[in-house]
Amino acid sequence: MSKFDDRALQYEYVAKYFKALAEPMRLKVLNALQDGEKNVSQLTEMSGGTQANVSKHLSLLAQHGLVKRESRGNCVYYSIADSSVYELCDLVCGQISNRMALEAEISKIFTDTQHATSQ
Amino acid sequence: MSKFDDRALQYEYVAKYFKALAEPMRLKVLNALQDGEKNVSQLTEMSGGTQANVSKHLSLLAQHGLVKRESRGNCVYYSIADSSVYELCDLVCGQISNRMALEAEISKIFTDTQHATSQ
DNA sequence: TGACTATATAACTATATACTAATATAGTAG
DNA sequence: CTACTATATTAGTATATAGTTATATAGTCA
Repeated sequence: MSKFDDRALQYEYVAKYFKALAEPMRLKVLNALQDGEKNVSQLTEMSGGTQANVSKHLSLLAQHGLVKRESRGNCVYYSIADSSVYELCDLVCGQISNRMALEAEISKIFTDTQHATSQ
Repeated sequence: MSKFDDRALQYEYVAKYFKALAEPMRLKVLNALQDGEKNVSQLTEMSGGTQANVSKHLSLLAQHGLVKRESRGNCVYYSIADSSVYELCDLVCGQISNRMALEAEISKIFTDTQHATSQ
């Protein structure tokens, strides 16, 4: 295996990790898990999704090592396996709010200019 | 607009941001931009992609505020707009290597057990 | 002006995946 | 055992998008 292939594989892995986070419903589920484990029914209700869909998203998150699965009695409990997820989300949220603030600023300037020129 | 809708929008935004990073070729391009601005031709060569494809990825990255575009003379130069991208990638890389180390460990234990039981 | 270079875009194909509805699996309780 | 509940999976549809090829746009230079 050449160095190039290794690099290519790394990009694949990282991309796949980000892809696991690139879904509103999965973010919602991860958010619902912030304060501790929940079973599928609870997550289904909290997320507002259907049971099948939430189950599939959980399975994907588990495959990528983001959540842990533990089956107890009749229920399956999921919990966060990788708490750095929240750091990632915080970074992104910060970035987004910066950007939105910037855009609001630009939009304001533009509007002001419009007003100035239209008078 | 209700609070619920705002929340839903936030999930959408964050998911879209992650989606912008969820592509090996885009990660490659961002990596190529680590040591300063590059034009499209340079990025095309460094990434090993086609001009059209790299151009499309750059356009998407620019739309999401990850890179800046500056046209000078005959060329268009792109540079990192949001350096927190690299923090995100480092976090993910750390997470992935942890996970791979863990899996290697488990696999090793499994192999050892196999050896032990097969003798 | 025309020839050339650099970048972007359009049209298209192929693939991935989010979602739904229906069904299967597995545990519990009577 | 049967009935019930919780979760997972399957099959199918619709949509998004990565990539290619060909073309358009825009700047430079003679």
